Amino acid sequence: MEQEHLGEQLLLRRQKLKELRAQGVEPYGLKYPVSHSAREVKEGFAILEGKTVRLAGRMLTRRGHGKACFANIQDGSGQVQIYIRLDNVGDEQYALFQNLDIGDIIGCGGAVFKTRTGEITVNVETFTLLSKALRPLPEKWHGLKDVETRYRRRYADLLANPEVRRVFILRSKIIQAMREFLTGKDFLEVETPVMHTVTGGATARPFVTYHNALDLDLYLRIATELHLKRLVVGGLERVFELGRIFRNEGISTSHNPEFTSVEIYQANADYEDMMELMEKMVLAIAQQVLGSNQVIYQERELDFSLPWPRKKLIDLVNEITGIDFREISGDVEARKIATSRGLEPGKGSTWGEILFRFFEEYCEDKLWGPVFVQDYPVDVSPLARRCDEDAAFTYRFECFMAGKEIANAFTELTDPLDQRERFQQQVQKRAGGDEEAHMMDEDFLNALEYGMPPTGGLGIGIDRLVMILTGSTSIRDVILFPTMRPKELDQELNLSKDDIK
RNA sequence: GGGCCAUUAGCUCAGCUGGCAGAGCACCUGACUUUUAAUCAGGGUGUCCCAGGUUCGAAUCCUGGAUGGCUCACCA
Repeated sequence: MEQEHLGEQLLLRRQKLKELRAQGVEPYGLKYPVSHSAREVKEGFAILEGKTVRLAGRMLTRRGHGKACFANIQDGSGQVQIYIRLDNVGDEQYALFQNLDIGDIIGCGGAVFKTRTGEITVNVETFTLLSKALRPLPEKWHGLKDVETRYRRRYADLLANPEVRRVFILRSKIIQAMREFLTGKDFLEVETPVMHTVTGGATARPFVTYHNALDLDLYLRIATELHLKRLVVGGLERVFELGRIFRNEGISTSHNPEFTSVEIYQANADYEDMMELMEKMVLAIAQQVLGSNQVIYQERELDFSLPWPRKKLIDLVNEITGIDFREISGDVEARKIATSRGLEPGKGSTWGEILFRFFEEYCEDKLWGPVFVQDYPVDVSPLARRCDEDAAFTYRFECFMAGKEIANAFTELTDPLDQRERFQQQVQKRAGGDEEAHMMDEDFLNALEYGMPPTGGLGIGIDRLVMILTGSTSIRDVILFPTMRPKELDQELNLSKDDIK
């Protein structure tokens, strides 16, 4: 019997629902003519005292006293107490109220007053059931703790845990502040395709999908870079795109298969301009959203005050590992050094790749930041312009906070011939089995051949930035519905017709 | 993918060396007209994640599996 899967409480609530309908009470009403939010009632008490207000929300607690009853109602703005008494509403309504369950959504109206313990309260004269809750709410004191349930049923998480709500409100404000900052500097927000015929702009494995009418494999984008640069070629000199990126890779506390990035391109700029843009933007966001230049992350302070330190990658590796790559010449010697440090370099590993590897292995997690690490080897930067002073390096930087890479940026490579060569190297790697290497993008090269102005580009991982600014240690805590393996439990939530009867 | 850990009532959690499945909140019955984690009296509502095995007897021990968390690998 399907009904056996429902606990006693779930059955009882279904029973109550049936009884309400039998009494002519509709348990799923239409909108209630709300006059004030819970917060407005509390903040406006001086003016509202004695006046009638109407509010709607979910009943979270109830304290019955026989012929009178207190309850707390929560709406989007917060909670407020209501008070209902038999001699105000009559037998029938009072019985109806007592039959409500915690979790039910009601609308109610009455005069605002203060109880003798000083709590601002609405003295209910009328109320309506707006939505009957068939499931009990998570526990009022401890909230919903089970991490798996929190991610799978974010609605219950949001209902029960105010701090979760706070994080997602902050996330929205951070993105809004970023958008305002950029549009305020004449950047144009654009939308480029999510489905690509050729992937590029990052080293990552893509998701593949299929279009029936075109009989075509399509890739979900792994970056927005190559399309945005096409737009710069087209004369849109300042563009940005905030949007979802998909990478078919592992899941961890800092990786979700779909995540949000912002990429920003500015003609007639270089990577130093991008550093300035980044530090100013993040500082502005912190000030606007947190009201502070600092944030405490993992019990340690991160200070966004300007300017942020800048370090050359090669110097950083020297500082931390004691190995000066300037004194290592050639791939063979580099591989020897790597082997001696237990890094097991691949057969064809180059000097630049190994330098980068040393950085990743020994330096990244020590960068508390915020800090800009600049001038990456050309071998690992196929879309960045070479440095004039040394063609083995590029004008590229990454920004680190709390040991995590938050942003990646460069003076863009605008030379179509150099770009073609770099693609060709990537294609070779791909042929050698590297599924993350770039594909040849002829149309992008075609665009570059029309001539692209000197351009600075910057990409920021929004989720990670939000983690830092909200003090979250897992990316799942800043993504409303993180990717989860489906569970048969989902079927448990699908009630058969038998249950509803 | 590897390692470690977790999974018991709607929720938060106990449950020892194997011996009748427990508490708080929620829920049900009753009392109570200014309480606020309301209070008081009574009631346990369960596929102990799943499947095997050991045993007279398994929530507990063993094997396999599922899901999740952390971590390593990979990445951003």
